[in-house]
Amino acid sequence: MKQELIKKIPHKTIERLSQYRRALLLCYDKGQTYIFSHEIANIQHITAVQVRRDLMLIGYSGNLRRGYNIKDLIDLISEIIDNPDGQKVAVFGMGNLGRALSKYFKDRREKLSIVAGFDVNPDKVGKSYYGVPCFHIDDAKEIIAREGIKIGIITVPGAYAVETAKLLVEYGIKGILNYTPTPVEVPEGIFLEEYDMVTSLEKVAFYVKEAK
Amino acid sequence: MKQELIKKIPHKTIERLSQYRRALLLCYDKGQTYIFSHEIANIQHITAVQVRRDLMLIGYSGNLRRGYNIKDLIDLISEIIDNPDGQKVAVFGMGNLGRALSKYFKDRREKLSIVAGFDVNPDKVGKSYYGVPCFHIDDAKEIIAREGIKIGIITVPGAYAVETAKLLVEYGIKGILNYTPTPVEVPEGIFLEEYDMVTSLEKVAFYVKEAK
DNA sequence: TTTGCACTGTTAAAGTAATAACAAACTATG
DNA sequence: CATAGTTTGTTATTACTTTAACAGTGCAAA
Ligand SMILES: NC(=O)c1ccc[n+]([C@@H]2O[C@H](COP(=O)([O-])OP(=O)(O)OC[C@H]3O[C@@H](n4cnc5c(N)ncnc54)[C@H](O)[C@@H]3O)[C@@H](O)[C@H]2O)c1
Ligand SMILES: NC(=O)c1ccc[n+]([C@@H]2O[C@H](COP(=O)([O-])OP(=O)(O)OC[C@H]3O[C@@H](n4cnc5c(N)ncnc54)[C@H](O)[C@@H]3O)[C@@H](O)[C@H]2O)c1
Repeated sequence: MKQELIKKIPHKTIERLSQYRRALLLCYDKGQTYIFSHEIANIQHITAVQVRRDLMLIGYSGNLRRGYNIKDLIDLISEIIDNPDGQKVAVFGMGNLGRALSKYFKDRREKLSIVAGFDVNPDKVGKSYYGVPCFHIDDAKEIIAREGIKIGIITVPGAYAVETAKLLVEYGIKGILNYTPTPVEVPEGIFLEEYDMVTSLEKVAFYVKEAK
Repeated sequence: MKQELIKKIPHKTIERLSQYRRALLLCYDKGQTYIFSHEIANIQHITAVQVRRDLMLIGYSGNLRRGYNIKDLIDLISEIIDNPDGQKVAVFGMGNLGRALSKYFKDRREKLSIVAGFDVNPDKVGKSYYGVPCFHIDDAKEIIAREGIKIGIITVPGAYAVETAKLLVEYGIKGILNYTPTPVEVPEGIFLEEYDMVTSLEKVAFYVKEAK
């Protein structure tokens, strides 16, 4: 896969590739070897055209009669979205959400693992949650550098989101996933993804109200 | 606000309105009475043009010299996105994520409250988590009808997401927020919002890898 | 009074993403 | 061997979203 090509892949396609891979892994585990675009589309509830277009963008060619080779496709998607040396993630704020995420992501992806949590609460620091050790935020700089952590998930209370994000960037984090309802700002070159659960729920509520 | 106009508001604008309101409530609590589009934009890290465009779409007019009246704007947004009689929400699957959400949303919005949780685990049924009572899924039909619950958040294991969604629709739920990595399908007229945390994290990982 | 500034509100353009359309290839079948 | 039926791969079109451009307005200060 050429570097040039990858740069041109739309964000939405990257998201779908992650989802295709997960669906494909399930099929692979069931012993299926080939799959048609419309089968992938059915699982993901999108159109077959979109699947084919996404696969075109990553330069994968299927077999006209049998469709796509599941193993090959999984490998190609993995080659695109995974880092061969793995990537380490840390959770900032080991509250309810932080701990839920720690447990959930534990051993879920070979190339993407949560290796540390950080908090300010002395009751939490020093403990381990589902195999993820919790450190004091004051030790973050050293641990991030030592472990080579490049990705941070922010689950501190909203009021501390901005300062936390600033710290992370300072300490060398290159990608942030912010689950706080408070938007944060990052300098050029740092990737930021924000998701606000309250907004999602309010959106659902709005459209439910409208449908009446 | 005319019904016709509301129908034309883009989904993305609805999401931002929810976020504007939250930011405005903070300003209001601090005693601020007026705000400029560029101030809202700064808080949300978007452009002032987008803010003005969104407000144009909901038909709100500001004051040329002082900007927008915070109280009035909060009220208008609330009129648009809130249901005057309130809306009841239920969580399906009182695991780590379900409980985190239950706690978090408890008493956070006047017009939007989680009133019940459902699970199959006998250890959880009958208990109450942060004020949200947990019932057996077998009683869902009756409780949904009795309480008039119209919105469901799905946090069961992925393998049960599809059947859960089907049940909810059958029982009269009109809007679903699915946090499971498994896509579900709903009939026409039911609003569905899906969010996949694994995909978000993998997306961040991808762009971090690319930035190297 | 008039000129300049800092806003708002709206229309126009650009950018991004999804959908449709269709040619090409392969296979099974008569 | 021709033909119908599928499926892929690509280009064209349409829809959606953001960004840009700019006219209009009120105020302050010269
Ligand atoms: N729990 C949910 O379901 C949910 C839903 C939507 C949004 N959120 C958001 O996620 C964030 C966390 O939610 P939660 O329910 O887990 O809250 P929580 O209060 O349970 O956890 C917050 C944790 O952050 C720690 N903390 C506080 N300041 C810190 C700092 N400066 N550095 C490091 N750690 C710090 C606290 O000690 C605590 O452990 C909040 O911003 C919340 O708005 C949570
Ligand atoms: N925890 C996270 O941070 C996280 C992150 C991303 C995605 N998710 C997704 O959210 C969902 C829940 O995650 P979790 O960590 O809370 O899991 P969990 O195992 O802690 O909770 C699942 C709960 O659902 C209940 N359940 C099982 N089958 C059910 C059924 N048919 N009806 C009702 N309840 C049922 C279980 O008893 C359990 O209490 C999963 O699909 C997971 O993929 C969770």
